[in-house]
Amino acid sequence: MTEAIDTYESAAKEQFILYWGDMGSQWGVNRSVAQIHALLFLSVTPMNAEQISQQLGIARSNVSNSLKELVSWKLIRRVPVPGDRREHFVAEVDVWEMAMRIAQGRKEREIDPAITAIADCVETAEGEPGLNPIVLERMKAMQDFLSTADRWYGQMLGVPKSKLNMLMKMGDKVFSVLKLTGKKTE
Amino acid sequence: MTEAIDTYESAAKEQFILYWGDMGSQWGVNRSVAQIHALLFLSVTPMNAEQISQQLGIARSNVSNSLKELVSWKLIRRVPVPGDRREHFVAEVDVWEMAMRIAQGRKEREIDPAITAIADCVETAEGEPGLNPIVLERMKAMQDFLSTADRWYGQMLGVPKSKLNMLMKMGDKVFSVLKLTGKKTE
DNA sequence: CTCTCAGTTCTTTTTGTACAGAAAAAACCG
DNA sequence: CGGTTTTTTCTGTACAAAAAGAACTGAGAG
Repeated sequence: MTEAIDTYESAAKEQFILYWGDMGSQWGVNRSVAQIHALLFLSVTPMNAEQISQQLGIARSNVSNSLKELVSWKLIRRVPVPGDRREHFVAEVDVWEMAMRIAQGRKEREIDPAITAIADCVETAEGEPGLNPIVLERMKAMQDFLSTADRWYGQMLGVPKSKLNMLMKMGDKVFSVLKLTGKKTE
Repeated sequence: MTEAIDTYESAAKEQFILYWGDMGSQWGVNRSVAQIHALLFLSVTPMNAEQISQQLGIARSNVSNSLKELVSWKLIRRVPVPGDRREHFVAEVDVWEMAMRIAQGRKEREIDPAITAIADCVETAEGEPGLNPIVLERMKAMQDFLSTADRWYGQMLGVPKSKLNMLMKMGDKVFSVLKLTGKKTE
């Protein structure tokens, strides 16, 4: 294994990358991918695979795969560097844009398939005469919830970034205007 | 291994449990936990650990641990069954309530720690005179985003279930009232 | 008081994923 | 067209998480 070259310009940067990597694995993203993303997010100039591999001490092959994944999420993109035939990458640096892209990706890869799956189950259940009606009812409640949440989610993704930002910043205001506040759930 | 006893009353139920378990592992919940949850969610009567173990064909010990986890998320709860000293469990069956509990759990276990971690990094970065100001700027943008999102999330959790339901069902309306619609992000 | 049964904890086995390194393929250069 | 550099794909291994089974604990019931 190529040991990580300890030439981070900054301890803070290193700390950030480490935390971010860890964070990632906590919530389902693999560490290499998350670390590379963090590195590029904090990098002022485009980086190539070799540099990334060196700095993070992870195998070249690994970097290659991780970059592909990040590109597919649109969290980074290739940028040509004049006079250098290697591919260089930069991260999307706007955090709101980043969040949108992640949300979009998760919707496509996780939520939408789940909705299809449930629909399938409901269909099967409806074709079963002997089935306890409560079971079908619960499945449908779940289905209804998922599709409602999904539509909402989709709509949020359609809101322009700037407005979303504003909306969330003024959170409290919005909630009270809509008279939505209330203690506890009931 | 104790083979799963194929005495599901229903194929639809089995399908649901299988999908749900799979779904779970996709998004970071382990399969046993997710399956047990699905089983209880569809179960009309309380079940004890032994029954669950039998029906799902997973080890008794496993069931015990999984149940503990589900209880800690408040997705299921113990219910005493008269004349039976074994512990029985039922799931929260209200899907909105369920979603809130999950959201609450994830906030506590995943988002809040991340915020602390970033704050840490920013602090380190601020103590570094030589650091490129852009790096610090990006870290702060991320921090700001996370705390804004966190506050918003917390507020959503405070909205009474019934109103949340309504709000999301009327999604389109709400968005147009707030004049938030717009093509693409910009 | 002891025996049994439910529940938990501990240990071992299994499975799955992450990762490095090697090999292959593709892109570029003279 | 060869040779070279960059990237991707493939393969074996190490490590970590999940699950099974055994051992243990404690609470009634007789």
